[in-house]
Parts: sequence; structure tokens; C-alpha cells
Amino acid sequence: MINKIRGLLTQWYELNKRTLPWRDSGDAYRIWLSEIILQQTRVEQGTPYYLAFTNRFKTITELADASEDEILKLWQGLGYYSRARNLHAAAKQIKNEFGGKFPTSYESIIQLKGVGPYTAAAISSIAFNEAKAVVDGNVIRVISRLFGIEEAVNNAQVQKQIQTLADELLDHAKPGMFNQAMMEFGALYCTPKNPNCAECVLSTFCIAKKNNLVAVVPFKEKKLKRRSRFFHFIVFENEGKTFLQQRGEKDVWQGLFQFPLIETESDFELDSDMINQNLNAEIQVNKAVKVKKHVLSHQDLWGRFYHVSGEMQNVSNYKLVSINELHTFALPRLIDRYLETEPFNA
DNA sequence: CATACGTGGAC
DNA sequence: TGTCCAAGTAT
Repeated sequence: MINKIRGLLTQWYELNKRTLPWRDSGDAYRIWLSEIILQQTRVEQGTPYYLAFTNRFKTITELADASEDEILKLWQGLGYYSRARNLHAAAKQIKNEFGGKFPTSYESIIQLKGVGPYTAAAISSIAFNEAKAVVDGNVIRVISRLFGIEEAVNNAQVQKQIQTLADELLDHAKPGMFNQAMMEFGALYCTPKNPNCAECVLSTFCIAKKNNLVAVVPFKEKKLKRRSRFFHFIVFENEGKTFLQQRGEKDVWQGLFQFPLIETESDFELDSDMINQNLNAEIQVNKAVKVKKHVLSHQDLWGRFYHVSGEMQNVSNYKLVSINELHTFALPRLIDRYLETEPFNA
């Protein structure tokens, strides 16, 4: 039965696999880069970033020698920015600790910054043919449906059970191919919503299908409560210049640049006096714009932008920059959204 | 082990 | 409009 499933999946993959820039390259650098970019990220969203990185950095050493600013700039808009910092740190690890040569075993690969069990299994199997089964969101979905696992998949015991099943299912002769087949199948056919059971080559083996539970498997326990936050960005504009500040080490968008920010607990529009008091500056609000909320898994972020004029020379902790060079900074997506429709469109 | 970390697309 | 969640990792 396991053999039959393995064969059908392999056959399906050869017929249905997408052509992707990093696929079948056999190049550990490119596979690693693609895996980092694709963490919690869809192929369509990540591909342009993959192409930009490989175009700019032909080798890991070039990546290691780049500035963090340049790497963050290339990463801008992709989210989970610690991935970019870890990517840079890992490139330096490879250059300095592995002689510039990509480590070749699971145990050494997982030492790299930003590389956990999933990514180490993916790289070692795809680039080096090591028999390590990957378990990502796709694999969890395919296996839990195939074997009819009704318990919560975020339970540690159940996760261990799924890892064991993935190990048993893995084709030890072609682990890289098989891992990609599992993920591709989960991404294209055994999808979270409206899976293509009608054309599924495994449907006769699928226990969730047999029990009419495909729609509710995999089951996840509890959902996170979301916190609402209200960000008021002060957009000072005078003679082609504006102020930016850099965010701190904690919280969202760490280290990225933004317009001077006042955060409030509830949703209301600030007036000139409140802004002057907070920024210790004399400014006047010309226009306020509310931007659609930004939804995170654990937070709802709302943005208000206040276009202001006046005197801000004495404001400390802010950097006066030319509006033309604004886009050389890594800006949170919320601000990009404002810039798309507002004044700084030169 | 629970929580934080971004963004965009689908329904 | 709200909710889910996607090739996860670090702390």
C-alpha cells in the first residue's frame, strides 16, 4: 500500500510539476535561497525576489560580502525580515566556517542561521540526496487526509506521528524528488480549500475522503486572539525633504525605517496640538489619510497618515532625508501603500 | 511550548 | 469584511 501510494505520487509529480527557476538546478546555493524565501510564502510572491537575489548575487561569497542594507532593500515588501538578516548571517557562516562551500549534510546545514528542521531536510534531500523527509504545511495536509488523522495537527504527539509517516513514505532512492512531489501535490491538488479530489490519484486510498472529512482535516486547535493597533505616521514635507526614524529591535518591522510615529490604543484622528506635543515640534496638519488595515495572524494594524508642514528642525532621533531617496530605505508595506496614492510619487 | 514575525490571495 | 493560511524559525 505504501509502495503503491509512493509510485502514484511520483508518477503524478512527473506529469504535473511546475517549472520553477530553482527546480532541478542541483545548486545548493539556489535551493537554499529559494527555501528561505518560500518559508510561509507562496511561490508567486517569492519568485520575483528569488530572481532579484540570484541576479545580484551569483555566489554565496558575493552575498556574504554585501551590506545588510542592500540585502534588506532587496527583501523589501516580502515580510518576515529576520529571514533576510539570517540569510546574510548564514552566507557569512558558509564563507568563514565552511570555506565558502555549502555544507553537504543535514546535521551541518541545520547549523546555519534561519535553517530549521524543514529547510535542512529540504536542502539536504534536494541538493545532496540525503534521505530526510520534509514536513511542511503541505505534507501535514496530505498525510493527515491520506491517513485520516482527526486529532489536532498542532499537537506535538500528532506532529511526531506525521513525521514518522512521512519518513515511511519517503522514497529513499530519490528523496529530493519525492519531497518535492509531496509538497507540489499539497500545493496544487490537496489544497486547504476545495481540494481536487475528483482528479486525485490517491483518492481511493484517502481515509479522510472515505469518511467524508476532507473539509475538516487537518484540524487545528484554537485560534489566536488578535490585537488591534493604531499607527499615526507624521509625513513632514518641506522643500523636497522629510523625516524618517528607524524602528527598534523588538516588535514588528524591526530596524526598518518609517515616518515619525505616534501609536494609540484606540482609533481616532490626532489634531495638531497632540502631534506637536508628542514630537516637540511646531507643525500644522494639512491632510489626514486613513489606510486600510494590515492583517497579521496576531495583530490588526491600522495606519493614519498626516501630511504636515511647519518647523521640525529640533526633533531629535529623526533623520532628515530627501524625498527622492526615500525608496532607498526599507519601508513597511503600510507606508508603501500610502506612498502609492499620496504626494511622494516622483 | 506558546508566541512573534509580514504579506497577499482566496473565499 | 472577516478569516484562514502559505515550501517555518527563533526565542
